[in-house]
Amino acid sequence: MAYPTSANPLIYRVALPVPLYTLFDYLAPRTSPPCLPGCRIEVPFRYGTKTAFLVEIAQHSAIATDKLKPINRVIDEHPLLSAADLQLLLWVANYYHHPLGEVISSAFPVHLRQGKAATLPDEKGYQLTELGEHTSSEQLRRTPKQKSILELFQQHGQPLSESALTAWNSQWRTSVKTLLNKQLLALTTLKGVHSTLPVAESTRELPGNAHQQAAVAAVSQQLGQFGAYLLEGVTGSGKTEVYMQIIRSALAQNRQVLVLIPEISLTPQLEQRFRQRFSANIAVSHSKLTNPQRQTAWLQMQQGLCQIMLGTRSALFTPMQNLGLIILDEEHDSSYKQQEGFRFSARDAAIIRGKLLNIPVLLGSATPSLESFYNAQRGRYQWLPLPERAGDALAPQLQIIDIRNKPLQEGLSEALLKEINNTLAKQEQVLLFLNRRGFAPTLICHSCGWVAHCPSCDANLVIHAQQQQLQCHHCGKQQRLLQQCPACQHNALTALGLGTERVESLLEQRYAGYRIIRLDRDSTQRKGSLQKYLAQINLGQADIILGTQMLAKGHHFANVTLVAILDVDSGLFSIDFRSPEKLAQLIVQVAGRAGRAQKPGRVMLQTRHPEHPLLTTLIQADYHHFAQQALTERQQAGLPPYSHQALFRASATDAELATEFLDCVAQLARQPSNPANQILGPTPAPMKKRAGRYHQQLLLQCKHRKNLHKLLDTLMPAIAKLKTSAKVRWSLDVDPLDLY
DNA sequence: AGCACGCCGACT
DNA sequence: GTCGGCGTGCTC
Repeated sequence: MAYPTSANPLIYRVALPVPLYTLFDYLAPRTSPPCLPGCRIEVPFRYGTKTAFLVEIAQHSAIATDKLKPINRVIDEHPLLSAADLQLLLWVANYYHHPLGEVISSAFPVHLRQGKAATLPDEKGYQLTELGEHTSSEQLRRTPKQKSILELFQQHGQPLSESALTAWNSQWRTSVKTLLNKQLLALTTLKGVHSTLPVAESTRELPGNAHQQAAVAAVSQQLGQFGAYLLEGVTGSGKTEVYMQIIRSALAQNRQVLVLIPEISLTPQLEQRFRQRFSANIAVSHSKLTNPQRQTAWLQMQQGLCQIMLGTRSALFTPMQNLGLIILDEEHDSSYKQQEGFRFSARDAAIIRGKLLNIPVLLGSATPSLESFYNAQRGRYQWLPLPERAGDALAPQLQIIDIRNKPLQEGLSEALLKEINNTLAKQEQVLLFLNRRGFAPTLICHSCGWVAHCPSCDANLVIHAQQQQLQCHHCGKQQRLLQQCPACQHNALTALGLGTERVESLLEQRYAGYRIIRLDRDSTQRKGSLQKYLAQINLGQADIILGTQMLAKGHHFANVTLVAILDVDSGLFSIDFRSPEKLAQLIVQVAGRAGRAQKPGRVMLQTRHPEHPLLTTLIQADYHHFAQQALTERQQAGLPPYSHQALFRASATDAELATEFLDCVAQLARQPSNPANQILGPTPAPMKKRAGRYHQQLLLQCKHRKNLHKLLDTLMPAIAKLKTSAKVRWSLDVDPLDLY
């Protein structure tokens, strides 16, 4: 068979896993037909070799031909990424201004990044050769563009014409700019789908209410097209049931389903429910899996051997044969945002994936983020409310305990202690929430005022009484708990403030004979201990449960009828503009842990600010009203979602260097004729010194997203050229969640 | 990011 | 004389 033999060989334009924004051109082998974008290729790079990702095929290169190196070898005969998979990665790389090679690389399991063969383990009975043969014919049928280029070569034995190549490439790689400007920022012009909802016949299995039926029907009937949906379901309203019925519809159409959840601790329960309900093959993907396990799940979805993937954030980029539906549960959860390196939002990228594939994306939460709430109001997302609890369950009652001038025993008021007594007397469980682990946050000398402070951070050391240690919660430093003040030598060291350990010790004295379980990072360090405690609680082998943040997520405790949040005030007055939103979500989520049909839960909030509008709105109305009110405040302040932000962070061991670098960035940012962008800073980070490094930040804010990205487009290459950029650690965070 | 090259201080 | 410090620059 004749393949191109002309003097001008084809160019492979590849992305390499290096922090560089350029693609690299290589000479394609003359002897074989070109492989396809999405294939892995091994290339010589500088003094070694690297696994590269083919992004584009070209006839000409801007680099002189004698400087181009030929590739070493093609790794994948058939691409592991489809055109749509690749487009998604191109989009996120561009939107988050992160180097494409690193983004693509991060989408692959570790062994595949390193160029190993894409094989499933033998014991599963999947052989490479079988798969190869299977996919080669399959793939040609599935993706017409792949077929057309192969045919071209086979039929003509000639190099492709310029126009044929251009047309072909554009199928695979819509110019990133075009994608951003036309297709995706056009999210702003997305038509909201406001339909009256006929009830689908597939809902007959529902014992559920009309809202559940409407939600199922709304999505199920639009399966073949893009739509973003916000399922706002109060706790216990049967969100999961809605998910499962929509999944069933997608499976019935032979489509794969991607279900994203915030945390792995939630997977066992959900996985079990899915396995009971569906005969489909289910792949699970999260960071606690071994590399081979994750690779297996990845390939099973990629090859269409599994129909459902249940995974965390990073599962979003798993390539799929035939994805037909994305569900993202607890969409408000901040763990959907990757907080280091490639800082993407799996929630926002999921919407893009749905748009690229023309499939529905369903976001669910009892406490939607203000961003999603706003998008629903604007009609960009279709709002699907589930206002009723399933069955005849009653909503938990919120109640404030005013603790001004009230005596407290290790943070517990008389009123609360009385409620605890009553609840225990009824043989029901109590859940206490305090978002501070350790015994006490401060060790102070009663004699001279000395405070135990971390030498590497702007933070006090936290007392951990059980381990007899002082710990820094920011850099991890640990030291033995002191008995004597190092400043004045007096034995007058005192624990100041409240942590879960301290409350636990009070409870142990006061409620001797009752079974108390403490759930925080310290008590659940050992593998499986969280699951063990959760099982004990549900078996009624605990009377009082005390814990931190980790109580707020997912677990439901049927026999808990009293929930108390010991200190809401710390969340009421924070410099972070998202703090009220986070506190409201926390209160509602914690409240949702309790109660069941016959035994509604009570939720008590200890505060010194009983008249705070956030609390009164939550108590007299609900989260929905709170969100409405909070959005109005955001609008008045010109804050997101009414403006868009990007945050540059920089740190260095020398405090001046970080500031100097950001000053240069600010100067670059001010020069272009774009007065719409606000440039705020550089300012010290809220915690200036962390782990021995000094942190500074520069905030860019703009009313229109387009202007912000236009600025970033010109800014990023310019920053790379700055001399100072090599001397600091710096990063860009597009749509930052906290300004830390 | 790596990795080599390059141009200045203390060592067998 | 040269071993090695890390500043600078490049990667198709």
